[in-house]
This record gives sequence, structure tokens and C-alpha cells, in this order.
Amino acid sequence: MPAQGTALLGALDPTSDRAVFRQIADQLREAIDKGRFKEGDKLPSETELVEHYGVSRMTVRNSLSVLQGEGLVVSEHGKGVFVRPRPPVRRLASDRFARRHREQGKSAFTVEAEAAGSRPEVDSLEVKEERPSQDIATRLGGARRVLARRRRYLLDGRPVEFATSYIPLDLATGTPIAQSNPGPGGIYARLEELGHRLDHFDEEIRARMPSPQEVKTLRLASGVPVIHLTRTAHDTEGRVVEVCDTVMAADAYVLNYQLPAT
Amino acid sequence: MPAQGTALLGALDPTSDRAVFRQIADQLREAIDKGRFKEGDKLPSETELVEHYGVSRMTVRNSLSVLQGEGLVVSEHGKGVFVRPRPPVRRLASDRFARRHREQGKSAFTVEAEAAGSRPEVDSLEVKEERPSQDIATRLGGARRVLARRRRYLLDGRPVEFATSYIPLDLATGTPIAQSNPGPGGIYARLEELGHRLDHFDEEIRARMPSPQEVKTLRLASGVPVIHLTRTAHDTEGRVVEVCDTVMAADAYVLNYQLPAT
DNA sequence: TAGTGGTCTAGACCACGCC
DNA sequence: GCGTGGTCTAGACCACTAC
Repeated sequence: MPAQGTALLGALDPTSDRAVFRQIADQLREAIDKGRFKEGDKLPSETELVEHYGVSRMTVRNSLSVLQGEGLVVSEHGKGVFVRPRPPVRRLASDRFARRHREQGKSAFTVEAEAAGSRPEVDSLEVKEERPSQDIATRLGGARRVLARRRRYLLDGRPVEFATSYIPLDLATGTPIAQSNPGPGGIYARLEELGHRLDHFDEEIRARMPSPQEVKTLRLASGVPVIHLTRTAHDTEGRVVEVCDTVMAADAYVLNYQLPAT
Repeated sequence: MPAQGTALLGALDPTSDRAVFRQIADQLREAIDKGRFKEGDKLPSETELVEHYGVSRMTVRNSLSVLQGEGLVVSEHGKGVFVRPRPPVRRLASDRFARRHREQGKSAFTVEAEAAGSRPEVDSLEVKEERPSQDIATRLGGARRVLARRRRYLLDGRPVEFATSYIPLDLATGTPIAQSNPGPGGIYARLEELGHRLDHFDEEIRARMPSPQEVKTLRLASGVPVIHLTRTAHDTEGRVVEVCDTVMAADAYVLNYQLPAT
């Protein structure tokens, strides 16, 4: 039995109007969808596909780039093209900011990741004063200067999320919020200790393709979008006490929300 | 003054390690980001770029395909490559399923679209009995047969969303829910009239690149992801009365949610 | 008819991973 | 060293749009 994966593929239809590279992409996609190639499996090499279909190499590469754009395969230089493994997803629950979750020694991310059997890391820490962008300033009710807290979250060594919190400077200066490590329960716990009792959070969700910078920071495979989440924290007096801007690898997340029927 | 858009572009750096097609993509991206090419503007033609940079056409096309994958440009056969226009977004509010919104003559989609100055349409209506997929069956608490209601939503002629509602057959048979048009307030209003008082909805959100079928149905440009939303409707007795599976063009939506702090 | 992007060929040389 | 994918060339012909 030949090790050639092309045994799993059919022939081209020369009478079809469909472009050759699309026909090849269709056949590979179908083979993946039907499980003939499984997660992590190596596809036939470009050379094998060239021989199997009797087309030029550029045509084969065009097919593969279609599948890459769909997020179905990833290529690894010098090794081959592989069916993209689906990473474990992180589920964000609708009660993830409930007060009871802030009464622990570790950060919510750490606790939750360890419970799920993953190894959590946080890096790229940066805490500095800034002038906010127009959009952030508006959300913060017109703040002129803010404290920006940037960090990147990783699970088992893989970056999954990059987040920046913006806090009005008058709330943060001289408090643990301005420290690298704000302490147990995070900045929300500190804000409450400072008398800003949290009332609710508004979250705004978009999805889009990543910028080259985001591809780098999150080490995204091609064909993986990002979820862009902007959260606004309101205290019981109606003041906005924080805006958090988060960019997540879309293949690493499922977001859950609960909506009232009343 | 030449009409050539290449006047806005620089030269290549032959000493750079960065691939030529990436350098070209970088320059075009920067010109777009800085507004030198605006939404809807035509980029220089492939021929002009070939002449400007002194490279082969395939190299230029490679650059353009990078930008397409990022969702920055769209190509139109016979016309040119254009900076992708950002369509108006539809905002889904966190109170969109409040009971008061169900007490109107028109569907929520229609009311909201007209309020926003858009022309709403709903098509691809299909209402039929089915055996549910494993996933849907589980969410519905093990239903063996369901009523599936499929429809596509358009704004100003542009498809933005494709949705399928699954209702346990015993709840739907012989009721307006099994009709093409379930009447004012939609199936949620009918379910409540039938004594299933709605308690809350759970929504589960993912983002990913579309399948070829979804590209067709939603007429998606390349580089536009989809938001995949699965909603589960619970009544006050704890029963799941509907699961709604929705695929949305990600560039047409912003989702809003409110999270409690307590 | 002229200009545009879409498809395809048949090569070439390079960079990476692995043995 | 060999097989893999990454980059690039210099053509060709086709299909679509606009005039």
C-alpha cells in the first residue's frame, strides 16, 4: 500500500467550468471534512499533488492557499501542509465577573486555566500613563489622561489574548491599581475597596481579520480571525471606572452570555 | 499631474530580508491606513504596480492577495482592486429579547432596520420537520424530531445573516409556529401564548472563517469572517423551548451584552 | 476595442527541517 | 543531502467591464 495521500483524491473534471485550482481545493476540503485527512495529518506534498493532477506547481499552491484562507490547513516550511489542529477553547462564562469570583488569591485567568488543566502565563506587562484615543476617551466620559495596563495571556505557551485596561488617572494614581501586580481579585477588587462599587459591565463584540501586528503578538495561523471585545465597567453611581480593550484568537474562545427574557 | 495612484507609493528596499511581495503589501496597507487611499478608492492596477516596482505580475498579485486576506481590499473582475467599503453595522442590543419588544405588529428585525433607515428583507424561508444533529438534539434536551425554521435576513439588498430555529416538535405542531409567518412578535410571542413563559436566553458566540457555502449565501468578500451564534431559549419551568443557530457576516454586526457585577 | 483582473504554465533559486 | 514549502520570473490566454 503506497504511503501517497493522493490515493484519497479523485480526478479533475475537464468539462467543468470551475477553475482547476478550485476543483483541487474542493477535493482536499471534502477529504478533510469527511475525515479522510484528520486533524494534524499531513496533506500530500505539493510535488505529489502536481504529479497526481498533472498541473503546474503554482496551480497546486493556489489551491492550498484557498484552504489556508479558510483556516482549514496550516503550512510549515520544510515540513509540509497539515490539517489545522483545533486548539482547546477557553469558555468565558456569563457570570465571570460575579463578585464571588473576585474573592480569591489568584487571578481569574489563572484559577480558571488551572481548573481546566492548562498552564497559564501572563506577560508583556506594561503599566503607564497615556493620553487615550478618541474612542477610549469618549467611553470613559471624556478622560484626558488614563492609566493603561497592557498584558498578554497564554495557555500552555500559546498566546490567546491581548488586553489593555484603561482607568481614569484620578482613580488609579497612588493605588495598587498603578502597580504591576494589583493583588488578589485584580483591579476590579481594588476599585471596590476604593469605594467604587461595581454595578455592571457592558461588552461590545466584533470579529474581523487580524492586523499583521496582531498576527505576530498572538502567533495566529492564517485563516484565523480575532474577536475584538470592548468592555466598559460602570459603578453604582453611574461612573465609568474602566474600559478594557481585548483582542482574542477566535479559535481559542467561546463566549457565553445570558439574556433576560423580560 | 499623472492620474497614476503609484505616486502615493515608495520604492522597494533591496537590502531588506522582507519578501518583495510583503514590502509591496506593506506599502499599500500603510497608504490605506493613512487614508491616502480611502474607502471605495481604486488601487493602482496590477499593470501600474508591475511598472512602478519593476517586478513580475505574479509578485504584485501575491501582494494584493495578502491584503484581500486581511479584508482590506476587494477585487472586481474587469474593474480593479478597491479599498473595501465598511458597510453600516447592525447593533444587537443586550435587551433585544425583552418582552416589550414582542408586542408589536412587525418582526423585531423589520422594526429595527426601518428605524435605522435601512430596507429589510427576509427570504429563503423554509419550515420543515427534521431529525436534529447531535449537537442540536443535546441542547434541546434530547429531542428526536424538531421543527426547523430557516430564513435569511437582508439589509438594503445585502444578506447579513442566516438563521435556523429548532423547536421540539411537540411544542410546534398544529400551532402558528409551524406556519411560514408565525405572526406579530415572532415565535417567542407564540410560545408565550401557548403557556411557555420565557425565562432567559443563553447565547454562545464563536468567530471563524466561512465555509464556501456561507460565502455564497451571505455573498461575503474574502477576508470577512462570520460570527456563529447559538441561542438557547429557556422557559420558566426550566425547559429548553428553542435553539437558534445563526451565522452572521462579521462586518455587518456589533453585539452588545450586559454582564452583572454581582 | 482597450483595460482590467482570473487562470495557468514551466521553469528557477532559496530557506527550512530532518536524517 | 534531500524533500519540503517560499519566492519570483516571463510569458500565455481568457473573462469581465466600460466606452
